Amino acid sequence: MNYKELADLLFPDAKPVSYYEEKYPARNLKEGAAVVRFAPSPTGFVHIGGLYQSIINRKLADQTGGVFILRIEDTDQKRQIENGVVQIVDSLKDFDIIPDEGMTGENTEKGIYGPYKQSDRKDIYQAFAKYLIEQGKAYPCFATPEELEEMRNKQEAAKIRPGYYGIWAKYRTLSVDEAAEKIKAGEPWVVRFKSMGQEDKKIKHHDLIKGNIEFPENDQDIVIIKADGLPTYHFAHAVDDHLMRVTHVVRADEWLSSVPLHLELFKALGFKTPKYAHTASIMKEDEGKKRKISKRKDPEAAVSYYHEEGIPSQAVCEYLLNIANSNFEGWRKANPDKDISEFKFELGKMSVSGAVFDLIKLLDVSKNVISKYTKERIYDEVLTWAKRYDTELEEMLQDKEYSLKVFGIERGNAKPRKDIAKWSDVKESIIYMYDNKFLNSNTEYQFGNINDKEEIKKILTSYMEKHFNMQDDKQTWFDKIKDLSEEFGYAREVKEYKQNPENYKGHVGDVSTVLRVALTGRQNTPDLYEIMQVLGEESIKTRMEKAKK
RNA sequence: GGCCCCGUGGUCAAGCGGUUAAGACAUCGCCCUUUCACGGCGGAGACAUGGGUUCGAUUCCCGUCGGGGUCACCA
Repeated sequence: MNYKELADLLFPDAKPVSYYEEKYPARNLKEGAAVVRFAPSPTGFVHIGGLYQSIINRKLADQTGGVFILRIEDTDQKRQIENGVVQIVDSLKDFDIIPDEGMTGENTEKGIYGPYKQSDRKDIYQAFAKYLIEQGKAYPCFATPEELEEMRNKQEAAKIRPGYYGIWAKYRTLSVDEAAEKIKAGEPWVVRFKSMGQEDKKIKHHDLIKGNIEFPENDQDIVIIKADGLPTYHFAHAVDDHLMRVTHVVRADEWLSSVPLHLELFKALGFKTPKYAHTASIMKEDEGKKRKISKRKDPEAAVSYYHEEGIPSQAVCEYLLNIANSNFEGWRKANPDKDISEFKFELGKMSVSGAVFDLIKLLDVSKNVISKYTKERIYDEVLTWAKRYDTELEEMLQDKEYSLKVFGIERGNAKPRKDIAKWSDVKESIIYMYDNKFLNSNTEYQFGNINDKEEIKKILTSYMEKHFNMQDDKQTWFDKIKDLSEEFGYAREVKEYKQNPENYKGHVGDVSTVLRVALTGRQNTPDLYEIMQVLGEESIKTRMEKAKK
């Protein structure tokens, strides 16, 4: 028996690889176009690192006129979850990332290089495994888990490098006839790659992010087809990225150490190797040490977290883009109104080591992003968020016309307010503007410097009877507050007061504070004049009465 | 432990043999201001460490220390 016959015995139905080579022809793209992919396993939510990869991939494809593929790596059936693919598609969509090709739903896809879900590509992998076996570059292995376990124990005890290689690769040297016998006898098998590498030889690799790296060659006879007939990651990576005509593999740097293996696999299969870009992981500070941000320990590792908190996806993307290319910040400052898509991203500018995720900084980015939104956009976004996460807020926003006025306070001008960093902050910052909330609450008035109850009552009464007029413009309005201040022995100007504090009980700021607290229950608010314009005469009068009680 | 990568203020980071070692966030102070949020100005704060190489090292080389990644029929 020869290799060819052995291969036929193992995979009798597999098509020749030429069939697939023809089915998935080279792409007709312009020179320099990057074909990239994001290839998560559907094990649950999208990780912040996955989003990071996706943003980079999306930009690379956009900038070069290339293609961004979403492929699902579901070859480990033990880790599947319900609707895993939909969750990934939807999460990316939340951040405005739409792949050009690949999965679009749990079982739907677009593109002609599919299937894009690995579990649907079993035949393809087997065809290529068969091809390797035929050439003697792969072989069936009959090692049981117990055997492997024993081997590992021996290696550990002897303090030598663990793994299935060299003299430890027991079934590598099995004759074709012996192997065929075992197969016919029904013994379970996997397919292993027959590595020709030597551990004491070096291999050079140029990574688009990490630069030049030297590794020992791979000499492990890794499993390429598992007992269940599905491929391992390594084999699927080689076959898929070749057949999908991927040009640039952008993936997390935890894969860096398997580059020698991948290179050898591509070579054995006769594939052209793609360019690799290994991105540094996003880290988390934990008790003074850095570690990879983790799904299990860190809620902020899931992109859904940002959605729940109400941090606009644009802010998350800008923050991540800044981690990717730190010159983004400067670009944003110089081009405050441009779309992210105009920023020129460069792989070569990525940091080689992992950045600690900084939520405070993200919030700062977010604050700036939000400050540029129109009141209409803020209203829409807050409402959408509230519908999902805060019914009380949703209810408050029912009066759209009024809410727009609230969001319009100090907004839409040259120096918009920057006091909202996330939608979950909104309720607290505007709740007092709503009569049904404010008037029905037990407001604890803290009037600040002026705290004599009688004095406060007199000030409020005088203001409402003698000065208040809804029609006043801002200047007139404020002049009247100055008049009011003078009337009660407070300085018209803060400066006057500071020069001669003994002449006054306080200054116009103290009086303003009394009005502010009476109307809003707070000492700190946006511009009082604008607030009063929004509240309207009716509400102002009611609030004043409430405050006097 | 083997292999690989990395080490500039609290965090993200410019820097590519000669710099007063940028900038952003955070922090502190002052100014602006009727409060707040902004905005402006300023302060404090860094080249892990020891050896080389060099007229000169944050920058190049080696060691040490520290951090990270990886060593599955998981991806």
